[in-house]
Amino acid sequence: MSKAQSTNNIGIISAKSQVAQVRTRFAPSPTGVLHVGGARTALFNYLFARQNGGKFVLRIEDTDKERSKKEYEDDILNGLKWLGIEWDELYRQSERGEIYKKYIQKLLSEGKAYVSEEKEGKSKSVIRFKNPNLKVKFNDEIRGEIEFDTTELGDFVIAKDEETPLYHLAVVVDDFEMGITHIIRGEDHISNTPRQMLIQDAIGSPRPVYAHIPLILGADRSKLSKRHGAASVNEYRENGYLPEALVNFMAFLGWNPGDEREIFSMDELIKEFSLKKIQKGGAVFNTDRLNWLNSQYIKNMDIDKLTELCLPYVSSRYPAAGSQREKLKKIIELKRERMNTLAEAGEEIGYFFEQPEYEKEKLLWKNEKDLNATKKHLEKISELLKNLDENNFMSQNIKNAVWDYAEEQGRGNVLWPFRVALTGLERSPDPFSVAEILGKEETMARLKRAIEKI
RNA sequence: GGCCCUAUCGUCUAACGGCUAGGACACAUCCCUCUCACGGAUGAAAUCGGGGUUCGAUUCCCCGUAGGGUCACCA
Repeated sequence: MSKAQSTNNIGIISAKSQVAQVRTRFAPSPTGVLHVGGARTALFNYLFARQNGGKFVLRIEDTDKERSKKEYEDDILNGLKWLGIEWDELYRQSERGEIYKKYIQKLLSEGKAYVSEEKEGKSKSVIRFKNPNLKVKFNDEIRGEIEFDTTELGDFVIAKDEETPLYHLAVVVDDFEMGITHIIRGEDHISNTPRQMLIQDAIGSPRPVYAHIPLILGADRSKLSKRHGAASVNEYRENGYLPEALVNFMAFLGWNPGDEREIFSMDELIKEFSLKKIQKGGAVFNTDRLNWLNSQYIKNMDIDKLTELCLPYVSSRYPAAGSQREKLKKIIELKRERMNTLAEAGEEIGYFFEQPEYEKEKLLWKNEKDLNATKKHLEKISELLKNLDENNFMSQNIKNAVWDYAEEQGRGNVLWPFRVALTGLERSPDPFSVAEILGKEETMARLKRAIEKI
């Protein structure tokens, strides 16, 4: 390097930037929605590019006109954006016909490919690659040396005609043209690699670095797919998962920092990610763990932001919530520690918006048999709260007002019916917080109603 | 079936060839507690089998076994 430096400055700068610039790519075909498998591949490519100050290229592989759909492309783009995986460049293979044509003609004229008349299949003629029948070897960043005998591949088809390249050709041409330096992709592509290396040699492309990452598996340990349920990124989004949690979760499928930390932001991942630490074996997608991670992010999120995110899930059931932001915020604050997903914000909160229905027996605490005793407690609570000013009707004050009496009578005997009178539920947040949110008027009304019930 | 890849608690995983194989999720018990949840503590739970190499293998090598991937005019 020092020798080159002394000779030609300009030459070095360009040569150096060409060599040093890391370029990765995610190349989905828009024949289906974005799944966590693809998203995780995109994530690893993104992390690696960012970590090395390189570029992350998104390439839509839509050469199959029959199966490619705009709506799928939109789903993929939206999903990546939502996850915070930003691409630096975007290409569509459908817009690059001229480039492929040039290469196909070159291969044809150099005798490295030929037009083949077909007896079987859809077209009468296709373009086949003249297989030199070599043993090829490559050094996978994750798996080490992998060797193939390409003889068994035969003269595989690389294009239908001069205008329509097929997958292997398009990939190799694009990776070459786009200056891709590192190909990080699913393990299911290992067996595609030898074909692609053969084509690389034929068009004079250098070898990129390969890193084949382990697959994400369903509970049955087969490649994750639609039949394993909600594997679609946008479905997770709709079900109330946070992009930060999903990113954190996906990163840890096959990778880990080597110590015992679990929570990682995108920036931290960029800093710590390493191809060398990627696992070789497939990883089962574990929804329990995703839920736990999601709940961690929900617990630590800014309450205003969380409230906004929960709003759609709440207002779809309780339209009034939209116009009661302060109340909703308090509800969410109570609710957040028992939520795994944003969608759960809308569950079991009906009593905040409408009077709960319940059987009077539900007011009885544990072994208490005497409804009259319970009635007496409720009456006493009413009396104690009556004096509390409306403006001071806050959780702590309510607790202070009732606490001594509850201690004296047995907390459960007093607090259980208090809570049920307000919520109608056996399981809910504490009665003081609920009373505050309900307000004095509604709290008193519900106590009265419970007393009258008995 | 051919070729290729892989193998540590149920799951995600840690462990320069050297400690009682560590952590997390889930599970169980206990504490906190009016209930639920949160939080805290504790517990049960793993190196696929067989050979080598070595003073010593989870770790390196070989053979099995099991699982997975891939074998298109899809990507």
